[in-house]
Amino acid sequence: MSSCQTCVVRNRAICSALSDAELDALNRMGRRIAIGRGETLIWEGDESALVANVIEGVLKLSTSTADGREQIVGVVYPSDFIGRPFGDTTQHSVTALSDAQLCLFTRPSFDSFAREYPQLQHKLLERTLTELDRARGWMLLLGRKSASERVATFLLDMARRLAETSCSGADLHERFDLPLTRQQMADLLGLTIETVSRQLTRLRQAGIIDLPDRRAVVILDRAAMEAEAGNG
Amino acid sequence: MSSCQTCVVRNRAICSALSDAELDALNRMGRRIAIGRGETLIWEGDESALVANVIEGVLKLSTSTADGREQIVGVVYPSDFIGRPFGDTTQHSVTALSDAQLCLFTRPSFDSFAREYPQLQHKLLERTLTELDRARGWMLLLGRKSASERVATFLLDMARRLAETSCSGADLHERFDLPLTRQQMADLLGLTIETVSRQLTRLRQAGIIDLPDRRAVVILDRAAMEAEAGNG
DNA sequence: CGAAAGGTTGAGTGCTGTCAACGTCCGTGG
DNA sequence: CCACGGACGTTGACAGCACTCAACCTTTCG
Repeated sequence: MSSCQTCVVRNRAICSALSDAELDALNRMGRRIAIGRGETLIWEGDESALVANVIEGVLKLSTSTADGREQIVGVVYPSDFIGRPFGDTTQHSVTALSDAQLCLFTRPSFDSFAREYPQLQHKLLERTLTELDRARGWMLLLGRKSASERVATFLLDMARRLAETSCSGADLHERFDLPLTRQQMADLLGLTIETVSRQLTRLRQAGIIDLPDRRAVVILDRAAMEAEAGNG
Repeated sequence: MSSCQTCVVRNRAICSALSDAELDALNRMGRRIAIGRGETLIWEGDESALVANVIEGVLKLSTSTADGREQIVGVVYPSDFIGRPFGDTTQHSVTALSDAQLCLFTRPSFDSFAREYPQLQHKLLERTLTELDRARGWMLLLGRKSASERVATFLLDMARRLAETSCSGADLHERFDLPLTRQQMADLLGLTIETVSRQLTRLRQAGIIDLPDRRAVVILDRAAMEAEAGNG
């Protein structure tokens, strides 16, 4: 069994609220699993049975209309928490965008453990409040921004979040690899794949970004990107 | 000083986690205030200084782009909690849509009180998780639904939430008064005022709803509304 | 090599936004 | 009481941005 002591997200995930001894107790309830790119761990509308910490990889949270239109409602990175504690249904699916490692718990056991450790609930509350702020910020993008603003905002957001997750500190990461396909970007931005592609091409032709390959992005002119994003 | 014992939201707000004695302690830190329709209590981007429970009235949470496009990111009702505890800035404005009564706390005092009462934090966590689910559900509407689906979804959602808030129990409330103007509906749905107006007119002409006056809505054909909303 | 998945580009359409005029409601003050 | 003004709402004409449909290109992998 892997030890929480050596876990790479030990000090960033909600586990950071716990002492080593408390963590041992939590560890006994959970297990570490690997899931492959494209695998879905939790399905929209299902009874909430699982929660987890992300150790490695990137996952999407998504919902769909009855006729199959999809919206990605969140993207989670290492140290993020997934699943719906303290509730009986999960409102969105959770699917791996890359191969991923999770620290998995059954919801009932997590719920009862959390009730006994207020510091753990406090960490979870802080995280949930931050996620709520993020979701509401995204509502502004979906409701009010143009396609070009959406794509630019997305690229800046992705650059920032990948920089936070990686260990290279304050590096602004002007180059990074997208963890999403064009279709997934479209599903996140409330656009079609063609519109995303056209906006990326436009930014490239304007000399604002470079696209060395289908996954890589280089931000050449950050000021112009900020302007495209409509901040300022 | 008004007593929490007789507060109309005593058993529905996060206060329900507290005993009468604990509530007295909380009560000593807070104060009850009235704010008028249109008044803004908290401004987007400001330092988070206040939190509150809604006792009476309806308020909106909103954000704007630099050039003034607005998106309403939440609508809160009696017993809901507003403000951003455990964080230094508020990401959205809070404005009264009707005259309202609030139970107000300064954030530092609320934060430190909450840290001492895990049951209170637990209630707040449950509420925040529910709000996050709701916000993510709204992202599907903003990103993927047509104008007619948005308006129909909104009307059904409003009917349901007003029924929950009012005391008439399981009554489906086929008639209700909108707490929002057409402009506010547009800002919530990511549409323009003209599109909202046209969709309402269309629903009325189709015999699905009636609009007795500018604030009232009567749902005449709930099945047709569900179909319009794209849930089926 | 061939097939499938992912991505780009082009042509045309349509939904929703923009601009504008007009209608309705309501409070205020003469 | 009535006239007036302003906020709110509706309707129409038109335009444009993003979607749809389609062809084609690139990369990957068996």
